[in-house]
Amino acid sequence: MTPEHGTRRRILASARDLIYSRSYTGVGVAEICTRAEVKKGSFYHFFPSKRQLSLAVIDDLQNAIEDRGLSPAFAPDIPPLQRLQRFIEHLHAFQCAAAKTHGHLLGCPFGNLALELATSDELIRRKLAAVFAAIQARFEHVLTEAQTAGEFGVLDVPATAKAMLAYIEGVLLLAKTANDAALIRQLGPAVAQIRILPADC
Amino acid sequence: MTPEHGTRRRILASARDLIYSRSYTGVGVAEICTRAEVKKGSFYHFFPSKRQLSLAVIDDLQNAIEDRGLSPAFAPDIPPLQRLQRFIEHLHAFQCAAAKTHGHLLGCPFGNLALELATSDELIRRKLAAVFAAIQARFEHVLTEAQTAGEFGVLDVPATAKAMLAYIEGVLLLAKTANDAALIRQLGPAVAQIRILPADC
DNA sequence: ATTGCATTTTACCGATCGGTCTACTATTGT
DNA sequence: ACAATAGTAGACCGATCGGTAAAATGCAAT
Repeated sequence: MTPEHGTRRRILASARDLIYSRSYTGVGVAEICTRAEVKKGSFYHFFPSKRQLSLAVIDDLQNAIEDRGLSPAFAPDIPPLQRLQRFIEHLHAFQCAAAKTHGHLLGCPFGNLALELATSDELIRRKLAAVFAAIQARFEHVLTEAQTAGEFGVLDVPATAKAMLAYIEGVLLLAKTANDAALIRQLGPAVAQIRILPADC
Repeated sequence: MTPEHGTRRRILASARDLIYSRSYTGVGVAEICTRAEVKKGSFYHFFPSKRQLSLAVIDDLQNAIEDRGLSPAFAPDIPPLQRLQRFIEHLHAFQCAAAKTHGHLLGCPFGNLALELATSDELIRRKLAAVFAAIQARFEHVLTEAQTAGEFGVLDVPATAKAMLAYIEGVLLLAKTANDAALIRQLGPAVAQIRILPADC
């Protein structure tokens, strides 16, 4: 088929790691190529621009996190509310691992890119908003399941899911700023207490 | 004394606005000078480097927000828990105003810088951590006051304050990503429900 | 063998990056 | 009046930025 010797994949992986561990503007195409062991000409054979690459990186990250992060954590083998706690535990473990290899806590890759680029690049902003919407949907699913199990009364499920996501993003932000993963364990579990009632109260 | 015609102030204000509305790496010294109506030579007369400028910008922002944001919102003219709601309202109003003038929601300037630079610049990271600690102290004050008024039982006050700050940072992150200030009004008020109990339960 | 295409290599582009240097102009204290 | 000093102006630096052009190479089908 396509004889491509994994070059595209290597570029993508290199960009993913570098941008995640630093920032979008803080990483240059040259450095991405060096780490991927690829010449700049090859880079621009597979990606028309650094910006397009970043869009591909976001897709790649979303798939990876969806498959290796969200799906295992939210698997229906335990009651819905316990899945939230498992998610926090996974988050903590992942951030610890990243901190050990990179020397710094890296936080949420989408949150990082969002705060850096949301005002500069409308397309990236929208793409990141879509990623957040997808994660929010996971929380919504857990909430509705818990609700049908009689877990709590009236609830604005989408709003509560959004609030939970916000809380977790905020915890990751503070943890990254403090470079301290313990914050995730300390603050994370409280996510399950968050509730937003319907507006017509 | 110093004849300085407000040059330093103009540089600081220009940098504050530009960096806040875009990012640190996304703004160049040349652009900062242009907006401040200052030549590059003058810039480097007042600031030894772009990095040092950014530290001064953080100080400047902290003072401004402390005086014109936090102090009014947390003033003791109303019961402690109502101050939280007033703070959310102020936040919403401020973000709306910034969104109207800049075309985009800008979020929290400290959160923006933190996620962009925390892994690249240890000094800036620590400074931002200190800013967050100062804001956390405001929440702690409100919480202890509410507690002495018999508002709630046992509570890990510092942890709860940190969790509240995390939640607000997360809400601002999502609001910026969605470019929608309504999120602040929708999710913000739930900050008052957050509680973290002492570890020895 | 030869064509055709995908991939790779290398050299290069103009623009911008943060930062420096020197000369000039005010202003202030004596 | 004069020297010292603070501030301004603007040319200039090497490095790096994202991106381009054109050869050279590998590989597959005819």
